[in-house]
Amino acid sequence: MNDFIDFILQFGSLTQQQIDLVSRKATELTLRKDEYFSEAGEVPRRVGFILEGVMRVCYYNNKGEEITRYFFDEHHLVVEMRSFENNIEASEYVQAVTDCKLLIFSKQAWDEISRTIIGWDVIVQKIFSKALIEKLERRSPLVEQDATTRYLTFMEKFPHLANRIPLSYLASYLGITQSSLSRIRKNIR
Amino acid sequence: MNDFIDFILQFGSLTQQQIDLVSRKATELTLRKDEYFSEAGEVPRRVGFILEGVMRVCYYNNKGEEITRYFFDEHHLVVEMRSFENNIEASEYVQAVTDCKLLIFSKQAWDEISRTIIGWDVIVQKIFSKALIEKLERRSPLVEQDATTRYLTFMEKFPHLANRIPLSYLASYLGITQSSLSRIRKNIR
DNA sequence: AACGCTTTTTGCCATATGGCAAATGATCCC
DNA sequence: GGGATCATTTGCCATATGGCAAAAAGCGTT
Repeated sequence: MNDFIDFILQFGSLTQQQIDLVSRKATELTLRKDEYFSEAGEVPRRVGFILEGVMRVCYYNNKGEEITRYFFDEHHLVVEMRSFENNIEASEYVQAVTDCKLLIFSKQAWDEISRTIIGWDVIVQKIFSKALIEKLERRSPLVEQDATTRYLTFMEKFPHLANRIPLSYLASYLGITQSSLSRIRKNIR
Repeated sequence: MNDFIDFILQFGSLTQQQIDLVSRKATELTLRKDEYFSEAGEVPRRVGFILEGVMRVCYYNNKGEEITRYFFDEHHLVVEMRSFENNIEASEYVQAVTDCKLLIFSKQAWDEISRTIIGWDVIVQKIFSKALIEKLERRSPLVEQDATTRYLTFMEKFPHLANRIPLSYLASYLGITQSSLSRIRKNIR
């Protein structure tokens, strides 16, 4: 829980009373590897904060291939905010890549926090703006570089993620096939 | 000017007095094709709103190739907001693709509006969140599809842009070479 | 119409990546 | 330990895209 509070306090300040409220509204959730946190086609019902583990956000493209859009690890929020806020169906699903421990807020709890704590929405807004910028910065190199560079860039930026992610997921994230990625790794050695 | 006010009012409401203030702070700027609106390595000094024309946001990758990240046309804001707000150097530059007419706000004017109009920051925040989401949605397909599909998707989504953009810019946006794009177009015919 | 300039297309060949299936390696469970 | 299962690597060949330079097309100016 403290991890989450620390995370929030980076973006704005809260009184002790407000911190207590937020704490009371959170529950813990454990997910086993491969379990889903949210499904495509459903309206997201909760916000998650990763305490332990790695998750990924994916979807199926029009060829029926599963594409990994993002990986998230400890101390990141996982939710498709636009769907969550507007009560619309998500186009992506979120899955545990490793066993995970999450802090979660139901939509109801989240809304109550939002109504009770003046300034909460501004904090959340800041968090999501930052997250959006990071997503863009992660994905932009994927268009602009060749596959080997993409792989190296990923390894450089997220070395701690690499050994927790199956090769097939990483390949789909990098926009190449698993066998190509395997060959790229071979060439680098 | 009315175009800009209409644009703003989509994201929040303003009193007539506030509208007048915003109007007074704006000036017009004409750019000829190929002229720069802002340069990489400089701190952005102004916010632009495109009244007429097409602009592009670019940078040079580590191979020295010029990469087009985005195109913007009428009724879009052009500024690297994070650099603008934090007074840091931009990594991208903004160039007129066609002759352009812009509405611009100096940093000074923008700050004054921000101080004077309660709620302005929230409106701006909304505009930029939306813009970020759109940027992501534009760039994601560029990783996940083959070059022909990327081209077709672009043509479908931005048919009005296509005929105002030189092929070389579009190719760099799509992440392929100009000759490849030319061949793709040939195959489609 | 003729010229110079820029943009786009094309040819030729090199390289990168994909598709598929089999082989190998890793892991888990009994 | 042995076998089932899943993850990764590899071989073989097909296809897509790149690199480079020349040709062709488009465009404005005179």
